[in-house]
Amino acid sequence: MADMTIGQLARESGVRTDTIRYYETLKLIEPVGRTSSGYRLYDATSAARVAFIKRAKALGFKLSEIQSLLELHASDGGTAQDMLDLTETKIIEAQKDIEDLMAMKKSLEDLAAACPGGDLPLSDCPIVTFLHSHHNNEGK
Amino acid sequence: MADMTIGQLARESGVRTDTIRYYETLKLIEPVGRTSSGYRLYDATSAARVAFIKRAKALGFKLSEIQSLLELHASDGGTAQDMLDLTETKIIEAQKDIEDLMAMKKSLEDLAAACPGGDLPLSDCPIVTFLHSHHNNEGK
DNA sequence: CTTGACCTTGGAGCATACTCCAAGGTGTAC
DNA sequence: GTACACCTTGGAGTATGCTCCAAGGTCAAG
Repeated sequence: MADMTIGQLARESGVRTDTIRYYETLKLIEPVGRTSSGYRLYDATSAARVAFIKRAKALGFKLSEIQSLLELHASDGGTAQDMLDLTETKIIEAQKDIEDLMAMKKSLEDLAAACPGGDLPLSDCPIVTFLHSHHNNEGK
Repeated sequence: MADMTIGQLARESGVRTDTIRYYETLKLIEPVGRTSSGYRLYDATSAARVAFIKRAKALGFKLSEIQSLLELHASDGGTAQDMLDLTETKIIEAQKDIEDLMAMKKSLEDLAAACPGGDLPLSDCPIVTFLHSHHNNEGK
């Protein structure tokens, strides 16, 4: 697995060739070289890099954040603390998103619990009533 | 507050005029009429409709889903059960999103807990090590 | 009668992460 | 020598929900 084309890297990494080229435009990855005819060439470190990106994505990092992660990693000055900071920021964001979703879900559940269902007209559905209510019409 | 222009409706509803025109392209709302010079005119039912949209958005419904909600509401055949079904689908989606986020957050927390922080080099950071690990490199 | 706030339309741009396309060159198998 | 899979570039399209812009018409105040 010395050098490989973009298609081989894509197959090995489980992503599309287009995705790898897209990551290249974002400076997340670069080919290690080119053939005389212009084909991009990659090696095992490329595959590791794509895997890194995939894992970071699975942890909820955006591509722009992964760029920072990779820069940090490439720089000599990066410390464990830097990485920890980025991770903790992400944890706080995740927590906030979870709380927002849980609040939304609770509202939905309360409304669903109060809805009789069945063939009753919509006017008997508290969900509709809620959506039409006037209790905070104002401002932003 | 009989009839109003788009700007007045926007101010009253706490959205931008552009947003109202955008909703119009999505058939979420329509002016009740036009002035002779072409200005859109709205009334209190318009304000109620924008408020409906805002509340539905706050509950996590997408604009395309709100379109269905409004259609249901406009049709004679809509029942409380229809509304309940849409709501319960949304609850299930919210639950799944919450679970995904919690799994992500737990992974991040486990990594953060294992990271010593401080001025240690990145190689001592388990987060970096994890992102570089080879335990599921394969396939899609 | 001019200023300034408001309105019109059509279309472009932003953010995110791809995905697809066209037109053309390359590489290998038969 | 000719299929056929693969590669190149540049640009457009998808989904979501706006937001902004330009060029121009409208309306009320002073």
